[in-house]
This record gives sequence, C-alpha cells and structure tokens, in this order.
Amino acid sequence: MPSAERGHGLRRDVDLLDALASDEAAQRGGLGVVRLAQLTGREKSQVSRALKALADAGIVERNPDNLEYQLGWRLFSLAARTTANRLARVAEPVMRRLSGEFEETTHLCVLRERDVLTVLSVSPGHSFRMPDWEGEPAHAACTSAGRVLLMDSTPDQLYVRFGNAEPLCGEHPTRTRTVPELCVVVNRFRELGYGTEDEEFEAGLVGASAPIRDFRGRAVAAINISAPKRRLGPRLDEAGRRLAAAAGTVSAQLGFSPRPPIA
Amino acid sequence: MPSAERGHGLRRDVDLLDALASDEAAQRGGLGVVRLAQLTGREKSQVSRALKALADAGIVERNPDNLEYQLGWRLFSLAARTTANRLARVAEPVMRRLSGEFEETTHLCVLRERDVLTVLSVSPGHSFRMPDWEGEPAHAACTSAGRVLLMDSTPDQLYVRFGNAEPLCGEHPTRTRTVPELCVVVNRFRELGYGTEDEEFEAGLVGASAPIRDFRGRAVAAINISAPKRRLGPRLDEAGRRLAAAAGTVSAQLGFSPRPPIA
DNA sequence: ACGGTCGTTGCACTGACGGCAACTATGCTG
DNA sequence: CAGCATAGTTGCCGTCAGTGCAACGACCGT
Repeated sequence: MPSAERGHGLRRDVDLLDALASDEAAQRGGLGVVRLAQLTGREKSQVSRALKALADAGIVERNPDNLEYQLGWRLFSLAARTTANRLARVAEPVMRRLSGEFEETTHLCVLRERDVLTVLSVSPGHSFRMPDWEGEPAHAACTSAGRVLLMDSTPDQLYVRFGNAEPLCGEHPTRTRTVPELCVVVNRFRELGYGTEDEEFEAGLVGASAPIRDFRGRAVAAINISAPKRRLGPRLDEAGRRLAAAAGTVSAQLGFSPRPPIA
Repeated sequence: MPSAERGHGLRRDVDLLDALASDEAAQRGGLGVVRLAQLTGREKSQVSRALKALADAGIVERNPDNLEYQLGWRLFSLAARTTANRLARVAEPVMRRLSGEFEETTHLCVLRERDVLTVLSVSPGHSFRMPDWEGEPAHAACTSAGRVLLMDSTPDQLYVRFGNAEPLCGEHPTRTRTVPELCVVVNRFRELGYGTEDEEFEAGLVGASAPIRDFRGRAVAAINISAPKRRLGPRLDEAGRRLAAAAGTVSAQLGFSPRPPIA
C-alpha cells in the first residue's frame, strides 16, 4: 500500500485551501495544480479534480490566463458569517478606543484547542509597525489571553485539554510548567477579572487580557494589550482594569448579563 | 428514490456550510445535526459524521453545551489572510471598466498611518500594479481617497491618528486645516457614500473616491479617479456615484454584506 | 416511567475517490 | 524544427470511504 495516509476525505481539501492561503500563494497571484499537489502531497490528478469541484462550488476561483487557482468568493461570504467576525465587529470600536488611550496595539483572541488565535489587531493611528493583523498566528496558551480564556475550566478540563504536555510553555522561563500551577494562576485571574503576563511569553514583553462572554456566560474571546515592558509595565494593572471594563461592554452587547438568573 | 442528486463529494459539504451561514443559524447561536440534515436533505448520520470531520479541520465549531454547530475560525483565518491579495485581483477588472467609461485613470489606494498609498493604477490604455504593497507615492490624508478611508473613524480616532499636526495638508489652499473640520467632511462623505476633492490636493486637479470594504466590514481600500478639472469637473458627482457602485461590486466579492453586525 | 426528539454508532453495500499512465498543450533549448 | 521538459486533463480499474438503515444512548417535558 504505497499511499502514505488517507485523511478523512475532506481534511485533504482543507489542505488545499491552506496552501492557497500560504505566503507563497500571496506573493504570486495564485498556485497551479502541480505546485498544490507538491504542497499537499497528493496526486496531481486528484488535485485537478478536487479543484474543479471546489471551483464549481465557488470555494476557489481560477484565473483563465494562468490556470492558477485562488480562494473564491464563497469563502469570503462564509467568513463574513462566522462568529469570529461578529465578535470582531462588536469589539473593534472598543478596541480602537483602548488603542488610542494606551497608544498600544490591542488584540482580539479566541481559544482553539491548545492555542490562542489572534483574530483582530488594532493599532493606534501612528503605530510604526506594519498592519500585521494576520488572522493566523497561534500562540501557546501560556499567554495572558490564553489563561483568561481558560478561566471557566475546571482542573479536570485543563487536564483534558493539555494532557501531559509538560512543560506547558516550552523552554521559556515561565513560572507555570504544570497543570496544577496553571490552575493557581487561572484562579487568581478569575478573582481579579483580568490577567497579566510579564515576559512569560516573550522576553521583554508584557501584556494584560480580559475575557469577553457571550449571552450564555461562556468566555468566547479575550481582549489583550501587549507591549514592551518599559512602556506598558508600570501601567499593567491599570490596563488590566480598563480591559476588564471594556470587555464587559462588549459582553453586554453580546447579551451577557453579569448576574444572570438565580443563585 | 430519495437521493436527489449526488454532487462531487465536497459540494455537499458546502451545502452544510451554506446552511450554517443562513440567517436562521445567525439568529440562533448555531444549528443542530437534525436541522442541518433537513436543510441539506442528507441523512442525519452523514451530517453528524461530516460535521465531525469539519470540526476536526476547524471549518466548523461546536458548542459543547447545545451540541450545536457554527462556522469556525478557520474560515475567518483563510479569508483574512487572503483579502489583501484578492483585493487587487477583483478590483482590477472593475477599474478597467471605469477607466474605459470615463477615459481617465483610476487608482486603488490603501491607508497606512497618515498616508494614502496607491497600490494599483489603471489607465484607459494600460495598468500599473505597484510591486509588493508599497505604492510609490505617499499622499497626506487630504485627498478624497484618504478621507473616504477615514469614514469609519470617530473624532477621537482622528485625533489619535493625526495628533496636533496642523495644518493637516501642509501649505496647500485646503479648506480643512484641523481635525474638527476633517470630521465634518468625513461625515458628509459617509452619508453620500463617496467623496470628492476639488483642487484640494493639487491645483487644477479634481477627483472622486469610494470605499471598498472587506468581509468584516472594514474600509480596506478606496477606488479613486482623478483628472484635470476641466475634463472631469462637470462629471465629478456622477463619477462619485459610479465609483460607489463599482466599489460595492468589489466589496461584495470580498464577502462584504451590508447588514449591521448584530441585533 | 413513558413517549418524543436529538445525536451517535455498527454494519453491509456500492459508487466515488485513489493512483497510475497515456494524452494534449505550451514553452524552452539547441 | 525536432526534442525535451513541464503543466494539466482524462480514462481506467481496484478498493476504500461515504451512504443509508436501524439500533442504541442521552436528554427533556408531561
């Protein structure tokens, strides 16, 4: 049996989409069949047929000249309907205000498996950094944003999520290496209402985060602000409180009522 | 024979995604397996399995409480990483048409910091696309394109972006020298849906611009047409309306849906 | 406890995907 | 212009993965 591995059918097509969203595809206008076959490890004939089907569905589009493929209109239409997008639309004005107040970049993050995904970045108007509002980069859950998103988890759930993958945060000089230690930190964050990080994710970088809750009360996202320690360090706890208030505003717009029914 | 038609594998899964993008799914938090089976005409067992695979790939997400599915972060990421690239592609043919109609050059502009960068220029004859994203000239935000790109900003944000750098447009005989004046102009443009300039950036030059929005509703670029006043002047408002319509076409291809974010 | 709905799982079947190879088209090189 | 290389499509057949049915477990309200 020469076939390396047989993914669950559809997962392979996702690989195609990922390849079409890669930097290489961005640099050039798109990607051809053979290149896509290389990138995904599939047969070029399969790639040809799969792409034809995908193009038929509008997921990808083809340039009639190059015969190169790119992501299609339907994907963008779908992306507009994701919860991440709804969140971003509600949170963006609040984040803009925060960015203006602190003159730093704020991020909107969601939790995916063991990673934190930055969905939206808002920089103050005069930021010198490029608009790196990438959707993709995923960080380990040793950031304040990640820990804030874990606030609702029980120790058992933390174990399920992180298994025995210790140390949790790789080789960084982090104080929390095991799940029990993470529980302690998360508990403190829960009582505070916000979380902070002090060079735990990256040297010289500090940050604060606060959870956004949906109508059910679940922490669905986190607002984060991070910056070099010498700039934000002294104001870190103030930033945390402001973030908590801002996150509360967003949560309210999502239908979250702080002290819901009952007790 | 219950089976209506058998699409090419993934096409059926696209039906699922479409159902998850429906208004019904947006109103409620998500959709359950049985409902999705009804909407797509598939077996519920198949829907269950297919969704499990899709969730595994990150295309959809599951609410652990309801067991309901909703569109996932990966769609958002794919689209976010590709919009910049797609922008020039979908805008180019539209701009070519506009150039032909008006016999003038159209520009595609993006906002960076306090400057407007021209990314693509289309003349009735040929088109020049700027290498990388670095457009060659950087104009102050006193052009119609720049102001159109500022349509979503609040006065506070404008202050953050431009600080106290007055007069805003250098020594040119411009009517807007301060941020409050800029706010007035921007507000008018927002109501119009397009913006115009009359010798404000350069003597003898008039122009019109309209904003292009991506799938998340952000004004990511502006489509602009500028020419000597004696040629374009009389048709300037007509040009503005045409630009707004053209920009709407491009926005739609970027997944922009005019609907407001949430109830 | 009961019926009702929702969601998952087991299992046999078959048709659609998987790979190989032949074919066409285009471009580069001597 | 022949020759070679690369890109892309199509035909073919074996087999594997999706399909449908039905049984099962979970949950909810009366």
